[in-house]
Amino acid sequence: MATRKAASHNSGELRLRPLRRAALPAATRALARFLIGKYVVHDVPQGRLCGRIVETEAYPPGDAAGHAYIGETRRNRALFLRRGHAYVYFAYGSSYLLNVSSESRGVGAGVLIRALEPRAGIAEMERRRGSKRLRDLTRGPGRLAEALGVDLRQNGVDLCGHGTLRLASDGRKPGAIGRSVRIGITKDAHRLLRFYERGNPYVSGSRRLNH
DNA sequence: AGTGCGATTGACT
DNA sequence: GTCAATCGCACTA
Repeated sequence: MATRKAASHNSGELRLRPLRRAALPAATRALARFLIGKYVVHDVPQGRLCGRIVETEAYPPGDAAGHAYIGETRRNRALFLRRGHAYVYFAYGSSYLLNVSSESRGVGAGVLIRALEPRAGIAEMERRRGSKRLRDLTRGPGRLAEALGVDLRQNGVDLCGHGTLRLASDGRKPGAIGRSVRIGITKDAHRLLRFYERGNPYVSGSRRLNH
């Protein structure tokens, strides 16, 4: 039984299939929920960096808290691509944040990837992060982007294509999914648009929000 | 050219 | 738990 558990939770045998665009739900909230348990893969010169998504936030069309709310600008352009494209931006002078565009071309909405469970390339991710505690390697949107080597170069790339950065699935269903308000915003702060896998140690946020 | 403000993080009490 | 660093962006003039 110990071996069974190891097989399901360790990175040893990781069979991933690319996520085709047609498999992505065509609405922002549904996509945010769908992405829990899926994978972000980034192939870099040092090898494959990969994490399982355990926390997301939806920023639907017309959401005052979303970057697309002000209309299309040079910075948020990628949010207006059809679903499945990367929107990466630089926040607080220190962190890159990775989002997945989530609606039809021209609409403007996205899903923020807030936390990953490290699955492959852990040594290289630790090197890129300056080797902190494993628990903090990809817990938080800025941290996971740094670990995966995601920055403005990936802004606008197709995550359902054949590029080095893409989404994937292991075909398994995730554990129980919890919801809460979104973290770090002030507008529309009451909406329950944050999704996370219950009990997963790599989920960010306070105990109160992760109940 | 100047201003205000974050979809955060790491250091610290 | 609290708090400030940090800088690109959008907006005003």
